[in-house]
Formats: sequence, C-alpha cells, structure tokens
Amino acid sequence: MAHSAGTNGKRGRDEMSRRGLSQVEVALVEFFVSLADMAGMPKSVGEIYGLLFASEESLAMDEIIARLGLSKGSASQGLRFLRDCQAVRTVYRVGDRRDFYEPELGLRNLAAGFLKEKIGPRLAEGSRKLAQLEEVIAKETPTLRRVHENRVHRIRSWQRTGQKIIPFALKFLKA
Amino acid sequence: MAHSAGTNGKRGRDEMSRRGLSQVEVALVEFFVSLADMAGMPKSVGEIYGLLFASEESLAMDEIIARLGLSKGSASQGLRFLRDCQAVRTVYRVGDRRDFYEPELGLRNLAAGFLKEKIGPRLAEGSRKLAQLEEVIAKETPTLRRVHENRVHRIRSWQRTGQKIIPFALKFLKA
DNA sequence: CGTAAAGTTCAAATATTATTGAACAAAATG
DNA sequence: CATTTTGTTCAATAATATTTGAACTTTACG
Repeated sequence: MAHSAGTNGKRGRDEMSRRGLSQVEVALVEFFVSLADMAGMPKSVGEIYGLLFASEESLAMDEIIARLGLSKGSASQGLRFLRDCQAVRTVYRVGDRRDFYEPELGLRNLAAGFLKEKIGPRLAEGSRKLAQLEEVIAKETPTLRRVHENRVHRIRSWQRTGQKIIPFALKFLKA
Repeated sequence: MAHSAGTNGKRGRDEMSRRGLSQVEVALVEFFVSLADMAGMPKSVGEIYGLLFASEESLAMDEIIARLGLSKGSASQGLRFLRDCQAVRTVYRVGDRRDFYEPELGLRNLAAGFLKEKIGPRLAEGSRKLAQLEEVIAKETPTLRRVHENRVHRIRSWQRTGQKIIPFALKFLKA
C-alpha cells in the first residue's frame, strides 16, 4: 500500500481531508479528476493537476505524494504526462534540489499541448492507414471500387474539415 | 464463447477475413475502432459503426453479430450507444421484422450527437459542482477566499470560452 | 391465445488499464 | 568518492471497463 494513514487502498474525500487538503482543494481535485476521465487520462493525472491548480505556490513531487497519498511511481508518471502535454512547468527554488511544479493556466496552451501530444499522433496514424487503404481499393474491380472509394473519400473530407477547424479553434482560444 | 469458428476469444484481422469481411471492410473497421478508442468508446462500438460505414446496404443486428463475431449483448448495447448519439439510424424493410441499421455520414450530425449525448451532461455536472464550490468559498476568510476565487474564476472563463466555441465549430461543420 | 423471432438486461467472466513499490539510476552534497 | 537525496522504471498487483450468454421481455404472426 502506498501510504500509511488509510485503512484501505481507496483515496476518497474523507482521506483527503485527513491529509490536510481543504474542502476547496478536495473539490478542485475532484473536478479535474472528472475532466481527466472525460479526456481519457488516468485519475492520478487529474489529481495532480487539480492539486497544483488549487495550490497558490508550486509543489515538489514529494509534497504531491504526501498530500494526495499516491505512490512515487504514479506521481512520477503523472507528472511526466503533464509535462509532455505542457500542462505543468517546473520552476526552480534556490537552495532546493527538488523540481517544483506549477500548472499551466491558459486554456489555449492546455488545449494545444493536449492536441499536439495526444491527439495529433493518432490522427497521423489514421491518415497513414487510410493511404494504405486507398492502395488496396485501387486494385479492386470497378464496381466494388466505386462503393469503397466513395466511403474513403467521405473520411478524407472529414479530415480536411478537421484540419481547418483545429487551428481556427486554437486561435479563438488565444484570449 | 460468442461464436463457433474461432479458437480463442480474440477477434483479430485473420478471423475477420475468415468471416467474409473484405480487406477494405477489415481496414475500415480497424480505422473506426481506433477512432472509438480515441473518443473513449468501447471497441465494439467502433467495430459496429465501421462495419455499417463500409457496408453499402443497411444491416440487421444478427448480420452484424455474424460478420463481426461479437455477442448479442455487445451488439445490442453498441447499437443502443450509436442510436443514442444519432450515429446510426434504423431503416425499415418490407416483409422483415428486424430493425436494419445505416450509419450517419454527416460529420456535423455525428459531432453534434456525440457532444449532446456524451459530453454535454458531463459539462453540466461540472458546472453544478463549481456552483457548489463557489458557495463554500464564499464562507472562507478573506485571505483564503481571494486565492480560491481567482482559481474558480479561471475555470468559469474556460467554460465561457468553450460555450462560445462549440456552436461555432458545429456551424463550421455544416458544409 | 400459443409460439417463435427479435431484442434487452445484467451478473459473471474476461480483458484492459492504472497503480504500486522495490530496485535502479542520476546528481548533488559534504 | 561515499552518501544521501531525488527521481525513474517496470514487473506484479489492483482496479476498472468491456464482453459474454443465459434468462427475460416484447412484439408479430398464424
């Protein structure tokens, strides 16, 4: 078990309070946990971002571990994920070897980082697979080919629309 | 086990081919499985939509079951999910009691259905939780309150931006 | 009605994903 | 350079989500 205080493996609202998180901190952590869930990220990622978001000053990994009651492994991986998406930044404090973390608060940057890191690669992969598919279709008999080309063109059209919308939406978020 | 042909529980590319799916159908099913995964939907939902998308004519549930080799339960639940999001429609054929399904092909309608059915309720729930949180914050001491209000206002601002973008993006997709 | 076909539900089984923690690596400190 | 602090990795474990299939409901048909 990752921590000494709890009587079981679940980190619920009660245990969070016991660890010294205020009601507001607990609520913000919960809020971001449900957002993380919506975006298909692990719960621990939501917890960490939520805690940093609620916290006035930056936090080191061991502080995050202590306050959320999660394991070193989860904290390390969660912070890496958040760094990869540029949802958190490290800040340096004189006389302290640890890395301190603070959250990115700009919606535009959060969205851009998530799109670039987590969505972009998968769309690129899809695009690659579609290209392969078009090769297969080109070899089919004319009757069959007509139907399949129609379908694949439909997806291509979706992709073109998406590629127009995304940069536009990001500009919209600039504010 | 849901089907008689396979030697194990996995439905891979090989088994799909054996069931009489063409190379193109297999590729389209795979394509939508990975899209479904990206959107946090069960694989079976992607399979079903992919098969319908690849299919020139509408299909009944038992045909979907036979061709994809999934269970009655999965097919029923998957089709319900797709109907809920308006990603598929039922069509009627004379002299056949079964419901036949065809896919929605318009990106705008697909996106709108997904947002309304799967994203909307969660955002509403988040909004509700934020309102509760604001009540708690209002009761805090002035010093603490200042910090927390700042954080929550940030989220409110995100929400306002999101609420402006979504209808705009949907209009953009109308084409 | 009685029967059969079509479809749904849900508890149990399975598959997938996240978390843990101990072993390891890197880097600063004295 | 030995030691301590900080952080990472990854195999085992725990937790979660999906799938299955048998029992059930609903609807149509003769």
